Amino acid sequence: MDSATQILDIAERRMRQTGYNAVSYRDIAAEMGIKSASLHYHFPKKEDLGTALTQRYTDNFESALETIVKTKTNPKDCLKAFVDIYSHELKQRGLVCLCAVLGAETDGLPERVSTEIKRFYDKNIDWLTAQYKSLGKDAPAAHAKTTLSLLSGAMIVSASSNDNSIFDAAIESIAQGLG
Amino acid sequence: MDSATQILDIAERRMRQTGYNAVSYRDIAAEMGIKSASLHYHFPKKEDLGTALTQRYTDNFESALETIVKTKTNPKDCLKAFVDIYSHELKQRGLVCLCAVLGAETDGLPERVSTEIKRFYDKNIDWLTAQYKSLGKDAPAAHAKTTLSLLSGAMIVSASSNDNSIFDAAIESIAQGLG
DNA sequence: GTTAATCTATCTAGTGATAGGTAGGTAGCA
DNA sequence: TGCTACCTACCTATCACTAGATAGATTAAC
Repeated sequence: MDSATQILDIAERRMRQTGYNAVSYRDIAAEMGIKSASLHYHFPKKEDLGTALTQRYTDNFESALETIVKTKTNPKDCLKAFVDIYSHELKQRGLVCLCAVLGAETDGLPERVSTEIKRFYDKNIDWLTAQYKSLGKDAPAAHAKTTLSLLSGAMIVSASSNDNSIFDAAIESIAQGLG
Repeated sequence: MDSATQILDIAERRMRQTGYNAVSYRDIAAEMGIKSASLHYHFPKKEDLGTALTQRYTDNFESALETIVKTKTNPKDCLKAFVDIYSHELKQRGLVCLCAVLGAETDGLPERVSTEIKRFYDKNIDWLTAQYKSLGKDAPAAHAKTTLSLLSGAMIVSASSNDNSIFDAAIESIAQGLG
């Protein structure tokens, strides 16, 4: 596999577990079996790595949302598929959303990174708002913001409590809102 | 003011902005106008500081919850007062819940600290469950978990997007659930 | 087709800054 | 006198980051 991709994969997994500042070039390099200096060839500064990472994450998420819209026939199924993405990440991979983790430490992040995180939130809220609008909900934007907040918070609380029943309660609540 | 208290106050504010790992003894000491070595007199290891901090935070929260129960006459007012605590912290002080921030980086934290964070969540959920039960809600525990997740997530998303409308949507959603 | 030049991805070896943490001393106070 | 709360001075480890070298692959020139 491409080294840059491998670096991003490892950095992503680690940052989603421990946050931005706890991840070092040395740790990533050690896991890859190369020297930390070599990482700087691919990502000169840590800020470059962080930016590339959040950019890739948001881009991947965006295309996943496009796929949902293409393959599902109604907004309810779209929203379910949206929730399933977060659900799969937490339950199958044991990982919290990258932007939820980094969002918690925003003030300690390079500006380019925090800007990307905002972009991620915006994309999510826009997409969700469109779905809730199609569903005929009053205040679709408020519903969108609530759904995003709930999922983000549930992942964090659930993961740090090591208790999936918290996340399950959240997705059940979202499902009921669609009822 | 007592030095230990002052250290905790500064550490708390900073950690709630940037997370655990971005806060250093040097920064705290500089803000206090003393030397970083002096901090080790009060909190020998950073882990001790983190533990004391999360312990104090949870203890303070717990007594606030006790005060609510004593002063409010019905569960609905209790829940509103609960939400008001989070709301005040975010809107008046611009601060996210300490345990929401640290919860996001759990795997990179000393075990004693992450244990305290779980205790915070447990206390919150227990208290909320009791309120929802008094309200006569079905599945009060699920409601409690959802409320906590929603508030935690909304603070993070709202603060990192610098957009209070996200938090407002969350508290409106909770209020409607009480309707 | 061989040679020369260039590019890629890594290495070794090091920088200065900063991290958490320690040892031992001291001024002021009970 | 002993304790509290700080100090100076220092340590070791680690941080992000850089310079310069090199092996191997690719490309261009003849």
